[in-house]
Amino acid sequence: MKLSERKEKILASIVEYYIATGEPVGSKTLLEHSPLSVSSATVRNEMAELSALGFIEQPHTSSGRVPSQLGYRYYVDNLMNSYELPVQEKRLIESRILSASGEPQQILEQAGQVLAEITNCAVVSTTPCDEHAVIRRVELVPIGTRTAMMIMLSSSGILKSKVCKLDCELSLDIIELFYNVVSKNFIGKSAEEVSVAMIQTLALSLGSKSLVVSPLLITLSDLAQMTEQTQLLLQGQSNLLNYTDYGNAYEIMEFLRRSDPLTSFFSSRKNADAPRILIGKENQFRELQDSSVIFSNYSVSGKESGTLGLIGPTRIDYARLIPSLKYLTEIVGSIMSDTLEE
Amino acid sequence: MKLSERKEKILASIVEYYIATGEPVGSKTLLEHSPLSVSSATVRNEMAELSALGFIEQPHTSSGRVPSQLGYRYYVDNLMNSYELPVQEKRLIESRILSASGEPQQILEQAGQVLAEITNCAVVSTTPCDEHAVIRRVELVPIGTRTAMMIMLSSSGILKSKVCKLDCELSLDIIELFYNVVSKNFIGKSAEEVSVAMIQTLALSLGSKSLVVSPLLITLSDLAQMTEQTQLLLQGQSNLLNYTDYGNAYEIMEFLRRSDPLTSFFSSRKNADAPRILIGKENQFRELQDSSVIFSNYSVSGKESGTLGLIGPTRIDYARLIPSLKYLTEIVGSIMSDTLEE
DNA sequence: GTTAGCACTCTAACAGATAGAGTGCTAACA
DNA sequence: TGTTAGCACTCTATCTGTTAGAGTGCTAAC
Repeated sequence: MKLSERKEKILASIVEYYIATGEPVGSKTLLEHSPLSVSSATVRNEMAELSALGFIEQPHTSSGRVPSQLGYRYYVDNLMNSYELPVQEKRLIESRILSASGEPQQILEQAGQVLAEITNCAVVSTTPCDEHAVIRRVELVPIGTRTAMMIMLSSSGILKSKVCKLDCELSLDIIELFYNVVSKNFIGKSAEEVSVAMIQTLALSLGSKSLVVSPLLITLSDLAQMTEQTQLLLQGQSNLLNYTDYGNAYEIMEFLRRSDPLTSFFSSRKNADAPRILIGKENQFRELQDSSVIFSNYSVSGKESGTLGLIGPTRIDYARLIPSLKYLTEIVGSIMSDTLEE
Repeated sequence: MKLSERKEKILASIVEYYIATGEPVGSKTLLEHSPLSVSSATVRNEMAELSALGFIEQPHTSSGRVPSQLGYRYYVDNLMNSYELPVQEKRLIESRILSASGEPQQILEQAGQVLAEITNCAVVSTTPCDEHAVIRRVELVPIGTRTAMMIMLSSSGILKSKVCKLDCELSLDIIELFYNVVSKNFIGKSAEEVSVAMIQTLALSLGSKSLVVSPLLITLSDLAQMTEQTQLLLQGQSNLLNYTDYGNAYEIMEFLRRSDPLTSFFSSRKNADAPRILIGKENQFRELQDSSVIFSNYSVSGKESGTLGLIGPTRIDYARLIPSLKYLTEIVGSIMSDTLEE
């Protein structure tokens, strides 16, 4: 549906005023803040029509208007003037992210912190998940006589480690045997290929040494699992407390903590180059019905890998946040790609 | 100061009732909940004296009494009956923590999550900091032709990694040279000994190869710094929102996020085997004046290494939380020690 | 030293009353 | 036909009493 130019102007004003102040807007207040060269009565008439069309709502009969979910949607799709980040700020952000250690997790952590600061929203992000990632290297570092730390590095740059306890002493030939088994059977394989069945048949084939090497192989398989699993990072939750009249902050924070639903939601929303915006009930989660979710995928070496997302009340500053999020996903992707480039 | 037996009984009842309900206690209500075989008038007289002594307070003239900071202190020091965790629950906790990867960070994360669940408080913890820790192993894993990931493992079990970018190709002899330099100059050294000056003189001594190896050495020094640095973990913040009438949750969460003050606070409070309790203004932080802080150190291989702490309103269930925290620090310490045992 | 009784105080909860912001409708106007 | 001024109306937030109830401190008797 296409609104008249004047209606669009009025709708945009209502949305922007309400985003800025959090107060419902009346016809008179609206005229004060965005001159329209018509009287308040005319504005009232237009507003009544916008109400009838479902773009704005009244919290109660004699109050000003507030954008409805539909109103925000129309605004975002048709009326919004994106506000680009100034170059100066972009530089600042870039340098902060580059100060991270270069590991994907750390890069995301830095990026998330920056995002939380500049957007005043809760930030969720997922670690890169590359279906084609393979095991690149496995290291076994003895710690005690019967304990060792195993470290796994995947081709997507993910580093995981786990301590492994053995039933007997870790001798040099065991270590050598292990490295042989690893380079023959695991290096270059994807995490999915490391199945329990595979570990078992492998253990059997080792005969008498099987007992000693088995714990190591199990740890290896655990690590493969961990490498493959997408992790959800959560930052800036306390920002949500800044908004009065914004649902039950506790409920939202608890929902975010139970990260599973969001992780699978993000994983299933690939193939979106531009930021995607879900306003209010447009998302499927009961706990987020009063929230807007903006998320965007970052790509590592040309492949979409993970997601950065913002969660806040429906009255967030879309015009500012969307470009910010877009910039952050671009920079995260490019820094991660840089690290991995051959 | 020693109170009469009856006063102690009354004070204990007030504290326990208020902790349980959050409501100020009057003389009559108190009698209903803990039979004392005296009349409410007598209780009132005793309460008046307790008020005069500063152990209890009245929010307003005609309301019930609430324990003062002094009252809580007396209760904790003299009246409290500790409630031990049932063995069953201890088992459950232990198994959950053992499911972690064995790395200190992960163990702490698991333990913190458990603590947050059973205490309904915010949980802070610091990663182990062992002044005598030395660099145990350094690994260099090539990722691209000009990038490599460096991994450092300390004798205290801390694992850190960082991506290193080089100006030229990473040849095999460079790698060999690097490993030689590392085993000769860094293995067995403490992080403090890895100074900028040391790196510089070392680089100079390498002559023409210096240019290539320098970036690696700088990364190495960065890693040493990271290994040495104590990190603060933060969990269960949203628990603080459960308490109505408990200061400004936002302010407290923001304070916790700016982790520096707490980190240095904990580091300076070593040498305390039992949990330490700071009630209300007993702690130095303006933001935590309405909170109680309970913290306890965990020991790895007999040496105090890090801290687990609880933060909640002054009316938390000391009798239950203190033993829980104590148990958690013991188990964290023993699991970490297990991992490192020679 | 303990207790019953009483006057007193303060709060939370409820009920009007009022000001103000905003609306929709109508009639007049360009 | 679109625009505007004017007006009656509505609803909320705020303030002001009022009241019930919980709790106190004090006094006098036991």
